[in-house]
Amino acid sequence: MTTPLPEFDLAGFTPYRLAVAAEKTSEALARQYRERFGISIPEWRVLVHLAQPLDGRSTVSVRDIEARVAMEKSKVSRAASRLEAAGYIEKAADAGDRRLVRLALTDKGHALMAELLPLAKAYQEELERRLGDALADFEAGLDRLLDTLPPKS
Amino acid sequence: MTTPLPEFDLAGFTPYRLAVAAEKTSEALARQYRERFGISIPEWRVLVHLAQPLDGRSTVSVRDIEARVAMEKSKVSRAASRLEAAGYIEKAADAGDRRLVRLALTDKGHALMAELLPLAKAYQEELERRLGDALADFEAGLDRLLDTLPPKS
DNA sequence: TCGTCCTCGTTGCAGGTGCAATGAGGGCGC
DNA sequence: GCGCCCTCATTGCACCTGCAACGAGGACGA
Repeated sequence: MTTPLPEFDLAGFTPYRLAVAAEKTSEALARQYRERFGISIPEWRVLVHLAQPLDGRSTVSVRDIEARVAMEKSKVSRAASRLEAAGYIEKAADAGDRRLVRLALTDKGHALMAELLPLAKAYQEELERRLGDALADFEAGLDRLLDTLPPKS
Repeated sequence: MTTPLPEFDLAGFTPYRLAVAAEKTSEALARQYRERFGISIPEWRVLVHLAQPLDGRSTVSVRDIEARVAMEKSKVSRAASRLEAAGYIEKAADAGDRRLVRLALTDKGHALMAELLPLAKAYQEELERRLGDALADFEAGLDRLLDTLPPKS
């Protein structure tokens, strides 16, 4: 009645393992900034990019972020709207190209990041400690997976 | 005006890297079974567990799956409902404990898995090929991250 | 200047998600 | 048998998400 059906162990399936590891490692930090500041992961990603002293200019458009972060533009757009509503960032039409919306941290957003970034750095260090001597090879493997796949249109 | 603000590179942040890698590796496979069979990732996970010749018994409850897969029970429940509607699985009250819902593959579901599992195995092999000699260390690192964090209530 | 085509960002929609609440049922002491 | 408390699974709700469609604006040639 029941034909064989090949054996398959989900716990050994790399995409699944990555998904679980990503969820677990993200959640630990995400919970902190969710509970303390009401910030979600998409919002966090946007904030990080606004906190960086980008190449030349000091503001960033939605498209800039979309390109650098693995997020759809609608996701970026909505995260930005929430951040604006919360007073962490400001939107402004670009003077040169009025299709662009330039995003910038407000003072409040700046203060927020002054708190969040150290938390994130500390967490990264904790993860590295946890990986111990497997760190280098692990990150190298992650690089291979990330390099091969992101054709990035 | 603008206070320092520590430097932070999202691209080097492990939780972020994991999230992107997980998304990319999952999507490649997920697209296949989504387009060809209309199956989503949560549904796929449920199916995999039903395809396994579980310890003793041949059927599984929602709770069994919830424990083995990193998914909430509501997510499992809804995935199961969709699979039932699609005719891939059947639900039945457990004779002994009537609170339990026993899930089992239908013939159609069985046939589906006979197609899906080889695809997944081939994909896993492709990933392993891609990782090359970094494979063992990579998986070891993943193990460390997975071991340390899942307190699993 | 006008038309055409492209890009940027937002939004409508249908559907998925987490969380808390719910209801059905079981276990156990009295 | 009856309460009480626990477990299983489902569901209501508010929210988030991807995708496609949209409007506004820019680039460029005729």
